[in-house]
Amino acid sequence: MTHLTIGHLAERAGVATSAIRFYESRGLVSSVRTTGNQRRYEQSTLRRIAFIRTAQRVGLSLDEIAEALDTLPDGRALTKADWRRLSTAWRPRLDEQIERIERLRDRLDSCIGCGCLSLRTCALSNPGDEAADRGPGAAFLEPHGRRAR
Amino acid sequence: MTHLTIGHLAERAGVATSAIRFYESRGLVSSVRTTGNQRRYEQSTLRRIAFIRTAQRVGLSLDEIAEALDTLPDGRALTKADWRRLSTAWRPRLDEQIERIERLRDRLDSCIGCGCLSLRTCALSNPGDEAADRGPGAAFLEPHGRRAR
DNA sequence: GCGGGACCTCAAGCACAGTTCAACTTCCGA
DNA sequence: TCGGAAGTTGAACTGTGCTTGAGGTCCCGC
Repeated sequence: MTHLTIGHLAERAGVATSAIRFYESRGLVSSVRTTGNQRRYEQSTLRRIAFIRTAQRVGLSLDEIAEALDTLPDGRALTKADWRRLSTAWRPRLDEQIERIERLRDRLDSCIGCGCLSLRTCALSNPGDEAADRGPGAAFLEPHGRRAR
Repeated sequence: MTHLTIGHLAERAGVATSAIRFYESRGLVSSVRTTGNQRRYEQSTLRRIAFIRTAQRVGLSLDEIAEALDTLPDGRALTKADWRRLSTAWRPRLDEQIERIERLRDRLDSCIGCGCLSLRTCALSNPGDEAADRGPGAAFLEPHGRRAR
């Protein structure tokens, strides 16, 4: 069985079938159809989905992931080299995320110490080093309603 | 001038007026009205907003923030002690966030080393220690369209 | 060959945190 | 007093990542 039904793929990849159809609508995965119009997936799709989920955990949006997948040599079959190349690119992103939260935590600590909250001077109230009026601050949200399966 | 217009408050707090009205609709801040039905805010609202924004950066949803604000002694005027108490409660949350991303990064490193992507064994593809089929993995997204002002 | 579980499509809905719009009113300085 | 900036409301829209539902079709084991 080189071809998987959407249900089997979903089960093995640990995502909902609706999510897979959604990914397909976004061009992140592809399938062939049976004569009865049902989707059939190659084994490699399992890798693609693993890639997608991991990339999401790194903080990439589906659009960015699609873009990354599009840069693949000739558009198919994720190889080890691809994985290595792309995951290397993620590394700084994670480092940055960690750094941001650490910065916030440290400020929180100093504010706990001073009990300040004086808006003009408190480092916490004033993101400062992140160009306050240009970018968003570090905001890390758990994904809403998402759940495996 | 003990009372601020919504525009001044917005400017000093570094948020959009629409956000303030939104917070008010959610019960996060309150105002009194002029005879002409315009909102007027107390200085302390500035602190409340600073609190809200910081809490968001820690990863709390507006609902959780509202809940925290509701636990205040008698419902008004954020004090230093309140701040200390609440920010102390955030600390573990930040530590946890950092730990999660670090774990992901480390896995990424080991996967870069092995170039694996063999779905059954790769630690990256298999969140494992986070009870894979129950909770969401660590996913940290930048807030969409948010922008100071 | 038949029954029910798995699959199909398309549209709508959800959650979050706001922003934008239209149509209108109020406020304040010159 | 007048005019434009700033304020008001409610409804609709944004973006992300899916899920849910309705109404119908397919596939496979017994």
